[in-house]
Amino acid sequence: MDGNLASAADIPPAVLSRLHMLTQRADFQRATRAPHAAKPGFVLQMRKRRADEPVAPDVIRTGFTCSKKVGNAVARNRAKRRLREIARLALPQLGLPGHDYVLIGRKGATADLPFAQLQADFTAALSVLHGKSR
RNA sequence: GCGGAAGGCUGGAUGGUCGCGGUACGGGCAACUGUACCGAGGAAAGUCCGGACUCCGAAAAGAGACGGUGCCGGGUAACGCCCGGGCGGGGCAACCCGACGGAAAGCGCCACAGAAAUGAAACCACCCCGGGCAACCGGGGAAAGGGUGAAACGGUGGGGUAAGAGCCCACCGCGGGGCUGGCAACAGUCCCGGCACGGCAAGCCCCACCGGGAGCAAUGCCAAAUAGGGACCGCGUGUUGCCAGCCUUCGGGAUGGGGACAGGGCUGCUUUUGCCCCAGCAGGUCCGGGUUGGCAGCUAUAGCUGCCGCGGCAACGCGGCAGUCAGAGGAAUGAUCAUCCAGAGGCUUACGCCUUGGACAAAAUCCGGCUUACAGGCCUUCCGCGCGU
RNA sequence: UGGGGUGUGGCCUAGUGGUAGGGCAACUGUUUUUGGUACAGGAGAUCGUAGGUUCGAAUCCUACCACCCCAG
Repeated sequence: MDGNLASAADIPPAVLSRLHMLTQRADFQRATRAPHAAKPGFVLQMRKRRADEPVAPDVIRTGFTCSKKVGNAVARNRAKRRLREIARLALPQLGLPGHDYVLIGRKGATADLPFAQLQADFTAALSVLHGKSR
């Protein structure tokens, strides 16, 4: 392959700006009880926000977390950045508005697997969760 | 060429595509957006020391307690760091290592074994005298030999003696004193003493020096929001002079001012000095509740980097010139592709081809050190051995 | 950022300079028709790692590793 990332170039800025970052611990803990899909490189959790939460309903929010089990600071940072990259490339097109997505890094795999496989797994995980929620 | 020692540098390169944080200059009412530039390390790590800075009622001084450091001299803002020297140990050498003050200030400990573990003494064996046929017994001498132990009351050699012993002598060791060299640690040398002084201070301790506590989530400001709450502490107004005017029945009385004593408060271990209060009705501590926003601190100076000159053996200091070098804040510095450069493996006589694949580890207020981790590569100096000239 | 603690057979724990001990578990044997119980027996330890002090270190000192806890 030629490493074609043209799909990312097609993202309209308005859609990109709807991606928000999760920071609060409570948001992560709510996502823990939500449906999840495990892949070799990561675990994806998806949660539909309730209507009474003070967040705009068309916003997609994402969070990234890597525990100490993933490795030292370098390994954790690398894993989070790769997760952020696959989410940035795919989620504005494939994600559902009004949902929170949390990506969890896994030991060894997240930082070492080929990037194309991570992207494919992410797309597959999204379709599984979306099918479940319907 | 082989083996080794010391020191230093580096820590993949280039280019596309898509992103992130900051600054500057623009555009836009604003959300935002355009361009340019900058954007992890030698250890950013561990958080083991030392500081800067801020607060703690002023963070002031002395003594003690506690903690730390520990050959000498120098460097430094400071240090437990660095440099040089001394001494001891290791190595053929280059060189490396060392918690390296005091054990005649005192206390304590030295298991087992051994007669005995520092006060002195004597198990076996030795020598002399007496007794006994003898085995041996009694008295005395001596501490050289054996044995035990990690360590045994100076060592070796000679003289000496009944046997022996620093009893005497030489050398070595030890202690004391003098002289010489050195700022000093210490070294050299001479004289004296016949030996008295075992080890452990990373056991207590003694000596010298150093140290107030907390930490950028320090601290200051702004905004918002909630409450206008609960509990506790502090209610002590004393004594004595001086001054001023006032009242007076001439005894004195009250008021005001300013002192002293008593009392109270203040050093995040105690205490002394010290400081504050002394009449102001306000204040302090804790709990509960709310906010989990913004700005400053915040990155430039004990600066740092490069080059040059001077002083110094060196650490380092002084001076000049040039440059300026991340500032995030639930936390940016990334992802991916191609080519190349090292490296590893396979195939090949070889050229080469294919596959694989980048060490450790990421700023969190800043700086100086220490310690620990680290694939590979490069440079300089030195030592030993071998060969050639 | 600062402070505190722990590490000993598979598990829990004692030991504070002088031979590493106890309980549970596991193993072997006896008892029992068999299992369990009971009894008896033996084995099993780099004392977290590496250096040092000492004649001698689980113990004292230094550095490191892992885990846990606390405060703002």
